[in-house]
Amino acid sequence: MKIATFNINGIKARAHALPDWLDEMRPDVVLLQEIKSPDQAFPRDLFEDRGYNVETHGQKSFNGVAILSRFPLEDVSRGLPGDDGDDQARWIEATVVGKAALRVCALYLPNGNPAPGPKYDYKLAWMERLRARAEELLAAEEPALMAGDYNVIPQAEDAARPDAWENDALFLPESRAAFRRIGNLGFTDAFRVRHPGPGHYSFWDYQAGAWNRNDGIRIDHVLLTPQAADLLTDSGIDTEMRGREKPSDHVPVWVELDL
DNA sequence: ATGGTGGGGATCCCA
Repeated sequence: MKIATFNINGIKARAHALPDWLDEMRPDVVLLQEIKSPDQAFPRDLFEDRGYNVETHGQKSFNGVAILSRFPLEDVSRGLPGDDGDDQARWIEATVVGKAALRVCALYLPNGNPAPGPKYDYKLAWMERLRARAEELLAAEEPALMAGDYNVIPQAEDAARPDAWENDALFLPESRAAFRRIGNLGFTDAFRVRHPGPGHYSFWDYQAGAWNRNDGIRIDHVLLTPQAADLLTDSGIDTEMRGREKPSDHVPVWVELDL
């Protein structure tokens, strides 16, 4: 089973690039971020016509996450627990019913800039809520994954120019520590475990020719529970997507699980 | 030090 995460930066702007990629790569499950659309405006037909079940947790203009799946989806849950006052659409999870059940969580972690400030406080508070949900997933001792735009550069080798990110919310020590705190609970970074070393990125800014200079960062991650990590057979990044017509500033990151 | 680009939707916010 191939599962991909993709921050598309607006469903309307990606109404061609995303279906084209689906037709080529044929992922079984796709976790989308930044759909930037209310649920009722999301073009479900584009995906249902291709055999995908569609579950969205949208929002007008900003944020918004969704799950596409060739397998049935059960027990869909919207919103990251822990703050009833949080109205930003950044989390959706569901159980994919294939040969065996797989719990998948799609997340769009807050950017947090400028730091320090209220946006950075929100990011760190959101990561603490994420840690709490992650502990519950581990306690279930079942195949599960949390994938999406984490807006965290885990290590210096995950940036072409780490110095440029020194004071950025994506690379501040507190952000990286919060990310490690979650990973150290027992998750596997599905890309990193199979592709060590520098030079692997998932985001290139639209500005200043970042793509042409390969000035990227790796901020889109797939974290696997131990039971999911046991099933991992491959992982990758569809880097070439960034060079296509009207690209997102992110590219898909995918895993293959023996499911 | 600044501004560089892009999406969404409204003449500015977010990344």
